Amino acid sequence: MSVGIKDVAKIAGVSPASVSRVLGGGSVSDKVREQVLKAVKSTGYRPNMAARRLRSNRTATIGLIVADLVNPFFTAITQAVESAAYKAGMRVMFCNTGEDPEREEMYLKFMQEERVSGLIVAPTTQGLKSLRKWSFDFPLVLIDRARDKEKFDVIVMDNHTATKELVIHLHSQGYQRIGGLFGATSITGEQRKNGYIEAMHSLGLKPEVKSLPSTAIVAQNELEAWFSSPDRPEAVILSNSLFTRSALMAARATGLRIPHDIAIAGFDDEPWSSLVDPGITVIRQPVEMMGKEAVSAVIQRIETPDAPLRRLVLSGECVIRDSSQKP
Amino acid sequence: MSVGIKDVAKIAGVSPASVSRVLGGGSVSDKVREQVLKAVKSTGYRPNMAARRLRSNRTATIGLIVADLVNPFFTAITQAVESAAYKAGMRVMFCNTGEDPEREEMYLKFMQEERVSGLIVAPTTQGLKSLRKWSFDFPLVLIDRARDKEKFDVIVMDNHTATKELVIHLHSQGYQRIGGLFGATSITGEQRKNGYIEAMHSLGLKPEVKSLPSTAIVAQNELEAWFSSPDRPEAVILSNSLFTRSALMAARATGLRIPHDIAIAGFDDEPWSSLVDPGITVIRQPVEMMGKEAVSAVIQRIETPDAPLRRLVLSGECVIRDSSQKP
DNA sequence: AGAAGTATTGAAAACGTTTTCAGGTAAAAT
DNA sequence: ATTTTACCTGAAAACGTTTTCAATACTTCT
Repeated sequence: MSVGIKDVAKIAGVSPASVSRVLGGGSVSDKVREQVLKAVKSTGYRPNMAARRLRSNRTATIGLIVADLVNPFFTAITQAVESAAYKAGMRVMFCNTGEDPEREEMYLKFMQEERVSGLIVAPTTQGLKSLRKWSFDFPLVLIDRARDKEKFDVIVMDNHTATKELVIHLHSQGYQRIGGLFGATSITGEQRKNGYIEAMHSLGLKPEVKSLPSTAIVAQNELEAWFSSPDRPEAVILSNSLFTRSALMAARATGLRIPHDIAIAGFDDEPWSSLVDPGITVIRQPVEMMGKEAVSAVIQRIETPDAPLRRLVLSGECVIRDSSQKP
Repeated sequence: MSVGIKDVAKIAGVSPASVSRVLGGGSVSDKVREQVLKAVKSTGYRPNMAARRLRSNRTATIGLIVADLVNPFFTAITQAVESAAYKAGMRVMFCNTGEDPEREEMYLKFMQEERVSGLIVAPTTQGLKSLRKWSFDFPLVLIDRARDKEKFDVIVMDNHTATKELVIHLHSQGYQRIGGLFGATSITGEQRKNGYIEAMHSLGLKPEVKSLPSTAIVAQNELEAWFSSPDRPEAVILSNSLFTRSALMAARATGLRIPHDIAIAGFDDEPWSSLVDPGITVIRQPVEMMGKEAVSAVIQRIETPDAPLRRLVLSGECVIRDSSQKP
């Protein structure tokens, strides 16, 4: 059988309570500490987390639920969260919903059962709605995806403004017929769509909007049809990197050259954004900072549960490359 | 306070034991089951996992430790493992070491403390060595990274053969001076290097090997130097997708056209492999299957601890694109 | 030297489940 | 009608820690 705190205590010649104090940071004499540490080392004792958590009711674990791990944006978020949590001496319980509300709900229950100390979530649109009905006995922080008014702490990018920037940039290049393709399933897609429409109106241009679920095949088909129609746009904004990829494929399939025949601008600066030819103009999101701030928000909320709600809105950076430069 | 099994029992008018049986799948009468389920629903009861695990000594949790989440290969592995575990009714405790042996060791301890039911690891080279010294009281499965002889179950791709395939393909295109850049920190890098050297020798060609840590800046600098040296190779094999990216950047920086001035072939079929121009010839790894099989190996080992060691070697698929076609 | 604190310690309770064990009831077999 | 069998149930122990509480040993103060 595996070695428990009692075995260590016996070897060290002290009580289990003293062993616990040495490991948990209570006050003990140097002599006892030394004996205990020696016994721990010699036995290779590892505390049983289940027992510790049960008794102390503290888990030192942060839950993280993201919507789509395959999206490099979320892998970056995950990395940043883990790294920040690690520094704060907390563990991360990670879950990926794959944009499936059913799995999302299951994982939310999981987190309750695990009694995590805090939870960071990038919810699906449906999940965001249903979150209002849940009650958690730990703090919850929304990351990336949140509406204007939430009853949780929130860390987001300013999607509205960022999209407007893209529109204005394209317009300044002389493009008039600017289309937009937005994710139908995420709140960020919606916000970007609204920013786009508002910017178009304020420039006196007519918006041309399409909304789609974020799947590669659907998007590429739709874009190919769009690109080969007689009234195709001169430029198009893609609300996520999957769509951007589909747009490149569609342009290739329909024989359109970028930016000569059609200009492209999207979201998320990925490794390949500058690798393809021409490089893609994108909004670069402050991912590392978002992850770091989310962890810090959770920890602050754990420490002071009654502090006023925080809403951190970070701005994106518009990285201009050749895909949006009028020849 | 949060509601416990006793509260549910009281409301349902039964004993805590019966509640446990209803939830855990013991034998109970329909009447009791109904009452309990009603009480569970009305109270919103969620079992305390810590207590359950402590008492039952079963965690229904699989640990997963990968070396580098940013590498899309590992995000795909992670997804596959999670999805398979989910179907088997198990949770996944995920950790990312970022190729840091120190963190890796911490996470291994961590898994012991969590008393996971089984563990899947893609170890660093150093970690792979030190694993021999550990003793775990749960099964451990190595994924992607393992030597020929291991005392654990193993799921890997045949890196040796796959690399030979690449060499032979390049040679068949008429390339003679074929170089290779391999990751210095992972066992897969080493295996691919050996496959490359062996293939070169058997073709009567002289290997030109470089080994580097997998960091973008270092790799790009080295490659630029290589590409602009008088004795630069006609073709080059890159042992991971980060190197492949660096090679594209280096080719661009030094003004070399692909494949006219230099041919390129690498590992891992990523979204952008076919998006760049020309498309990149790669070995596509059977990631989904690797993840699925790893979970299945863990579960089998849990069920029959004394079964003989399993070593599953999957073959990669050589996807030929224009980057390796002699003009 | 005695009193009054201040660390340090061990015994035992507690955390919320599951599991064992023995008892009870109802159906089936004699 | 009695025994056997099968099934269901509740009381209580157990899981491995932390924490409370009271007791002991050591300082410091008067």
